[in-house]
Amino acid sequence: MARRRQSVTIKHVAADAGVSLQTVSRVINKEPNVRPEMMERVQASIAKLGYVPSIAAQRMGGSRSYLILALNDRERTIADWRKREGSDWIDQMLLGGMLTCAEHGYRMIFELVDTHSDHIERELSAALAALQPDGVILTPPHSHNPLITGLLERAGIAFARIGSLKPGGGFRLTMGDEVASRDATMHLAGMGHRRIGFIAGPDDYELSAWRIEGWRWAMEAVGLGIDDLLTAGDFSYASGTAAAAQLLDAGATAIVASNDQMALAAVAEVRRRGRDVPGDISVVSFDDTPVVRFHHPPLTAVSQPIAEVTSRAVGLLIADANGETNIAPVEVKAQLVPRGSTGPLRSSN
Amino acid sequence: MARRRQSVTIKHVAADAGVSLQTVSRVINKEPNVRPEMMERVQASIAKLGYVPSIAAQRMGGSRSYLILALNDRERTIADWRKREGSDWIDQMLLGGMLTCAEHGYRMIFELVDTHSDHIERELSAALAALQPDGVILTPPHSHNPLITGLLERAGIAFARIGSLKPGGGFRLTMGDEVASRDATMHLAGMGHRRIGFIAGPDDYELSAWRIEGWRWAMEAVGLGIDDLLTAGDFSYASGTAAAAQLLDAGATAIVASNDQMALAAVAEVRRRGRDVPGDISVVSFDDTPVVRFHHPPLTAVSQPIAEVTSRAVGLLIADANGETNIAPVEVKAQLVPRGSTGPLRSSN
DNA sequence: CTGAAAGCGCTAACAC
DNA sequence: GTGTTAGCGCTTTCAG
Repeated sequence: MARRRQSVTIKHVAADAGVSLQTVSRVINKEPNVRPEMMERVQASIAKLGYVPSIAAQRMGGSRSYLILALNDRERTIADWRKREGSDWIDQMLLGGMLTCAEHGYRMIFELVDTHSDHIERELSAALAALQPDGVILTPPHSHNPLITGLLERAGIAFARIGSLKPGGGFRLTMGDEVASRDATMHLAGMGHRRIGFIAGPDDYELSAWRIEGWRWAMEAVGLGIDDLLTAGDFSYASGTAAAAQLLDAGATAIVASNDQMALAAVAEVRRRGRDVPGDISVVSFDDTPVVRFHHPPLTAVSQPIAEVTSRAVGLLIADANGETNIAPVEVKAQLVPRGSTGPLRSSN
Repeated sequence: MARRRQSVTIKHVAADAGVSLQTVSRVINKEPNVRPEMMERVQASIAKLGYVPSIAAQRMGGSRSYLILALNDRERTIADWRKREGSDWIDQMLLGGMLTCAEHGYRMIFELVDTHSDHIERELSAALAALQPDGVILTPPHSHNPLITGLLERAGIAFARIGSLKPGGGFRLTMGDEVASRDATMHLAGMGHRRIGFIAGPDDYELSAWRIEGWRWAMEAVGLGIDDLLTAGDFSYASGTAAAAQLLDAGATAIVASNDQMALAAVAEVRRRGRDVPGDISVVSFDDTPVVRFHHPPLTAVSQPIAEVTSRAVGLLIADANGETNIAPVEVKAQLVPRGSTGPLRSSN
C-alpha cells in the first residue's frame, strides 16, 4: 500500500526552469501574458523532466478535469455484452469519443447508469461527484430522461444528447433517422414493392418515432397505404419474429426493421415459411452492426455513424468549455447501404 | 466556464453529523476505531446529504485513486474498431472489469497506448501521471513488453498481465491456451482426422506459442506427425487465406486456426476450392467472437473467457491494494465449444 | 476512540 | 509579465 505521490510536480519544473509555480501553470494552460522565451524555457524543463500535470490536482485547483463522461444505459449495455450478438455500438462510441478527446488533451471515461428511477439520480450524482467531468455524453434512452438532463443542468455541467431533440438543455445530436428511414422505404418502393411493412422500435426511444415517420412519409409520397403494415417491436429478436409474422400474414413483400436483431429475426421468419430473402421478401435493417454483414445474405441496412456523432459530441463539449457557443442541433446523416437482402419485387408476388 | 466545486463535501457531512472531518474520513474509509453509534450518525448524514467523496481530492490527500486502468494496444484496437468485424474483446473486458470494479467502489478507465517504442514510455507515463490509477491491466502485446512492465515496476504501481507468463513482475493471468489447443486438436483427432493443420498467430504474442504447443502435444499424443502441418499467420484474414491454402495443398483434412478471422478465411478458402465445411474439411477457431456464431455453419471454437479473466485481474489488483498477497499465476480456462464446422473424417478423404 | 494541524499538486486572485 | 498568497477536499500525521 505504498502511498504514491506524483514523482515530478510543477514545483520541480519551476525550480528547474528558475521561474515561479504560477508561470509554469500559465504555460501548461496556454494562458496569454507569458514571454515567449519564458515559455520555451518552461516547456524545455517540462519535456526534460517528463512532467505531466496531475488531473486530480488540476481539478482541485479549480480548473477543468479534462474528463468527458460517456453515459450508457446499464441494463441494456450489460445485456448486449452478455448476449454477445456482435453489437459494436459501444466500440464505435469509444472509437469516435476517445480519439477526439485525445486530440484535445481530454480523456473519455465510459460509465453505465441505470435508467430505473430509484437509482438514477443517486448513481449519476455519485459519478459526477467522484469524477467531476467537464462534460457528459448521453445516449438513448438517457438522452431524453428529464431526471438526468435536469440534474445535469442544475449541476451546471455541459452535456450532449445523442438521439434526442426534446427540450431539456444540452447539445442535441441526431443521425437523420427520419430521412434514413424514408430512403430505406424509397429504396424498396423503387424496386417495385408496394406492401412495405415496418417494425417499429420501443416507444421510449425518440428515434423509434422518427423512423416510423420516415417510413410513413415515403409510403405517402409514392401513394401507398400503410393500413396494417406498421408493427411494434422492442429491439429484441423475439419481438422481430412476432412482428415479421404479422407483416407476412398481412401480405408484405418487404420489411423495414428498426434494428438489426429484428431484421435478422424477420429473415428467419421468412425462411421458416419456406420463402426466400430477397427472392420473395426484401428486408432492410437499422444500425448495421457487424453481424449484418456476416449474415447470408448480407443485409441492406441503414448504417449509423456512431463514431462520428460521438466525436462531434465531444467536439461540442470541448468547444463549450472553451467558451465557444453553439446551440443548433447537429445532424450526422446515417447512410443506406444496399446489400443482398433487398431485391426487385417478384412478379409472382 | 463556471468553476464548479463539489456541492457537498466532507465538511458539510461533519457539520451535519456534529463530528470532526477526521471522523467522517474514517467512516468513509471504513477504518477501525470508530464507535458504532458515531459511524451510524455519520452514515446517516452522508445518505441524507447525498455525499460522495471526490476522487480527485481523495487522491490529493494521498490515498487511493480508486481507479483501475485497462490498457490496450492502440493500433490494433483502433484497427479492429474501424474494420467492424465484430470482435468484442474490448466489450468483454469492460463487462468483466467494470462490474468487478463497481463491486469494490472502484472505477475502470479504458485507455489505448501505442506499442511503438518511441511513444510508449512517454504515453504511459503521461497516463499514469494524469490518472494515477491504483492498478493497471495489461493485455497482449503490452503484457510482456518490458518497457511497460519495467516502467510500472519502477513506478511501484500494481499491474496485472493477461496472456503472459514471462518474468517481469505483476500478476499473471492466462486462459489455458495450451490445454485448449490440445482439446481442439483431440476433438478433431477423435473424429478420425489425422492430417490436422495448424495456423499459428504472430510471434509477438506469447499465446501463439502456447497454442502451437498444445496442438503439437496432442498430435504427438495420438501418434500423428506434424511435418508440414504448421503454418504461420498474423491474425489477419489475409494471412488465414494463405495459410489455409498451404495446409490444403499439404492434404490437411482439418484446420485449427489461432483466431476467428483466420478460421473464417480458412473456411472461405476451402469453399473456393469447391470443397465443403465440415463435410470435407473441419475447422476450429480460437476466440469465439460473435461473428463465429453467426457464420454458416457456426464455427467450433475455443471460447476465451475475457470477461472473467479481466474480472479476476481487477480482483487481484484490489486485493493487492488491500494488502493481501497473491503471486501464483491465475488460470481461467478457455472452453472448446463444438459447433457445426467440425465433423467426422469423410472416408473418401 | 476522536480532534486539530499540516500538506498533497495545482490554480485563482491579487500583488508587484 | 511575473511572483505571492490562499485554498480546493481530503488524508495523513500527531495530540488528546
